[in-house]
Amino acid sequence: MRSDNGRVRLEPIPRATLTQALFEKLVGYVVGGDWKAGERIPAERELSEQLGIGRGSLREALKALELLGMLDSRVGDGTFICARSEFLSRPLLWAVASSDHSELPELMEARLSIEQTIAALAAQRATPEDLQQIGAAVEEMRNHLDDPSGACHADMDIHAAIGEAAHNRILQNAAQLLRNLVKPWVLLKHRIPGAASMSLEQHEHIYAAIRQGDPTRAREEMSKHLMTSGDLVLEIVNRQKATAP
Amino acid sequence: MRSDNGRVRLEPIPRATLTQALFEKLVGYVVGGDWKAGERIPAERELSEQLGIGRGSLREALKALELLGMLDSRVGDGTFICARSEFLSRPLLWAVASSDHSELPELMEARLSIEQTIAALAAQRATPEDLQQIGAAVEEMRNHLDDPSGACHADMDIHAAIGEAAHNRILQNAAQLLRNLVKPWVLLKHRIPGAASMSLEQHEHIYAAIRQGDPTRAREEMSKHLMTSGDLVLEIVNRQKATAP
DNA sequence: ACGTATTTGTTCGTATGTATC
DNA sequence: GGATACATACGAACAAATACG
Repeated sequence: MRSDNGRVRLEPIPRATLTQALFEKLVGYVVGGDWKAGERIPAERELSEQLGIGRGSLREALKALELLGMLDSRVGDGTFICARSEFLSRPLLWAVASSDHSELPELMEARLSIEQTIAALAAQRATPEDLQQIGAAVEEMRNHLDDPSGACHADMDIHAAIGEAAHNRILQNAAQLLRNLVKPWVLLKHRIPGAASMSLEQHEHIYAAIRQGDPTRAREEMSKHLMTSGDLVLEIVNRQKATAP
Repeated sequence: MRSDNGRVRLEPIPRATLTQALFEKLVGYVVGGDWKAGERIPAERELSEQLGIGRGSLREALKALELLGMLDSRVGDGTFICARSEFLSRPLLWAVASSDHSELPELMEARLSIEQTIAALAAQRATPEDLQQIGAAVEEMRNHLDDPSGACHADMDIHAAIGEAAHNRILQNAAQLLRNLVKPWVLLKHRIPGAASMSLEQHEHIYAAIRQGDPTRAREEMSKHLMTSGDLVLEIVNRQKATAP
């Protein structure tokens, strides 16, 4: 493909192994849209016969797809395509999961950085449809102020809607990943009396700034929101650490 | 998927499949440091015997690790651990590679956002050792101004060193991933006469701001650098598109 | 409620090509 | 060149879980 000059010892890419090629082909099916989310793919034996390869080789590629979160295999049922939003949560998770949970501050710091940019971009690029989505999510949260789980879910939906309005897939994917990682702590936060209503108010401020097309204020409001939210979470964690060391 | 009041089909997490557990165990070995980069791991048959499982299951997990870029298997030789920096580049690559190159602006926009934060954090947290690393990378680039490939490599090293100085693994991982993705275009950029020296000058400004512990200026200098750099790249791409449609 | 067919999960045996010494 | 070690690949077989009539 890109036959570089001279020595390329680090990239002996001509990996002409069957599984490798097969894997890329299957990834192409999934991300390309030939196989749509929720669909069932042919059985292993059938697929291996169609492709003219052994079942073992097919399983190796299939298993990799499954571990990446693109597929879901169920015994006696079949193998199904997963939703695209889930693709990217796992890989980074492994890198993070290996180390201590002392990385929570880093996690929140990273999220703050990306969500700030997203908020500013959303204020510049949000379409009427985007705004409606965000507004609907905010309303949804207002209806679940007394339900921690529902409030947390709506909270995530608001941020996801803002992320869509930013119209940058990379940032949205990265943000979605970080949101998934901090979700357990956000849920804890919403269990605190009054936390949900305060959070809702902040979300409304962010929403207002985006609606008015003010990127600077959107960034500031998002920053305020995530910093107070982060402080609350850290407080909870420290309290838990003190209670049960 | 909106309302999961009834049965939760999406999260039957008790995935107690052998390959799944094995995979996580192996990932733990790699990221945990039990298996160090460059090391050779036991042969398939030997490992399967040690672990008390069949070779097929082991191969499925091993192959997934390899496709993720954590391992490298060579016939007749053995299986080896890969360098840590490559771990996270592939997964997102597939998601991006599938679509058109129209996502390049998004890619650069995302990188700009994260590198800005990294530069500011580095100005606040860089240790003397960090500063020395960055300085060494800058010197390295000065010695390769006439060598596009070498200049590109040094360019990446500078940003990597700054990323280390930021002391946030999440952001550094994300940034490293994006750097890998834009690397081909950065190489093209360094082929332009005079581009490397201009780039070097900007890097020196960033380095100076970090050394003086000025996060605001570090952020600004990084922003300037990546925006001029991005404009150059887009110019190249457009020219290529015009030449060979 | 029960039984059967389907499908994935797992293991083993074997053959082949390749790299290293 | 020969011997050894290794990954690659295929096929067959059985177990276990699920779906469906």
